[in-house]
Amino acid sequence: MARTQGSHSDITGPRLRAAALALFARHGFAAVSMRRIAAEVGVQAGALYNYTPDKQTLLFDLMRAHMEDLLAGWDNEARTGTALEALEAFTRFHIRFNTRRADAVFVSYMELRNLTPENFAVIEGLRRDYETRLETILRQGVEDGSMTVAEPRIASMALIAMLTGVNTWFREHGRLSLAQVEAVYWNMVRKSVAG
Amino acid sequence: MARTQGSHSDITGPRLRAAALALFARHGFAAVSMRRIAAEVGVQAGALYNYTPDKQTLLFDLMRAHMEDLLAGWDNEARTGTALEALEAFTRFHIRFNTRRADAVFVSYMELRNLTPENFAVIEGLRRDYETRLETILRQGVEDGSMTVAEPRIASMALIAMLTGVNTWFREHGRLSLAQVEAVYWNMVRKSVAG
DNA sequence: CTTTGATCTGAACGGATGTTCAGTTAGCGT
DNA sequence: ACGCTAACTGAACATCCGTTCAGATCAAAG
Repeated sequence: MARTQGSHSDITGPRLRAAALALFARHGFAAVSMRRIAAEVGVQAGALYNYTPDKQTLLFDLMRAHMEDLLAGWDNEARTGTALEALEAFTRFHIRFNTRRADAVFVSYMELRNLTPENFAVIEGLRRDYETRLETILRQGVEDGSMTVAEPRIASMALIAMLTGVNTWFREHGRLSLAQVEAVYWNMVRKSVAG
Repeated sequence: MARTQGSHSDITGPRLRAAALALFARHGFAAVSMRRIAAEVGVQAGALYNYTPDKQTLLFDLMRAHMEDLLAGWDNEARTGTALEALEAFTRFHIRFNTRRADAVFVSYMELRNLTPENFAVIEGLRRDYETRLETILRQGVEDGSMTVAEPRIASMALIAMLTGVNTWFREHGRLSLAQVEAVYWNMVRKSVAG
């Protein structure tokens, strides 16, 4: 039998988030019940409410944590060199970061419509922040003459959509290694903003 | 009061599909009940079962119809000229077709995980067919020397992801007309496969 | 005007939903 | 050794779910 009552557990919280993320990604937020998450954790449904006030907040916290990780991850990357070098770094970072957190990426995109308006606004804002990071690189490239981009904001969204698309087909130990995938996409990105 | 019983209605079927598509797109398949769809149509829930055997089939039929429309739409486009011209035609067709059916595009991508395995296989097959249309163009471009594409299949998925991304931000009567959006994306697509 | 049959209603089915809470338990600090 | 309390159970709450079906209704056919 799973975990008996009374036993302390500092790991139930992380296990809850991990189980919820995996189940939300696989079946969707609305299709996963608190009881099912609890079963995955090895606990009764009521116990989950020691770790989250409600299901909506559980989803929101997962999405916010992911978006903040994403922003912090990029901001912590070494930032040196030309705009073109920054674009390459962004491309490779995005692919590497997102393929390693496929569930969180999936949930953060698919479940936006299940957020309350206030929670949606927060996640939307974080997403815009991330897009702006790329947009800034493109504008610098245009300014120094190394790139030709008619609509930097739109190009940012277009490139991010292209790069995130890797998640729909990439499988570790597939035909192409992550490094090879990065190279293929960087080639396309580089050329798409060329003069 | 809405529609009374006994009244014939050859339009309930189309209205059901329209309401289901809009509600699935806005709230997600699992979050929308048959009763809610019925209310939108102006009918009791039980009446819907004159038009679909169950909720799953309703979703599947919507997705299959969309994918078949997409394939038929492209196959009916005039097919003449060079590989580069075909790529431009594909780019413009994809943007125009998808922005005009945002709900269907959204549902057909987001709700894949709510399909039974057999239904999923059908939709997945149609999606692969569409990707292959683009892949074929890229391979022809490589062959005749007008394009440089290291991985045509991956490039197809990358470009389709980029183009479909238009739907996340495009609004009719926004700053850019559809023709302008097509031009921006065609420029990026063209350069990304250049030599 | 009558009959027919497609169309829809309204109620019912068993079961699942998110959330609350009084009560039970087990490990920590003393 | 023992009490304290965080952690968990198990049951309960009202409500909703997809689906079925007997019966009511009404447009159209004869």
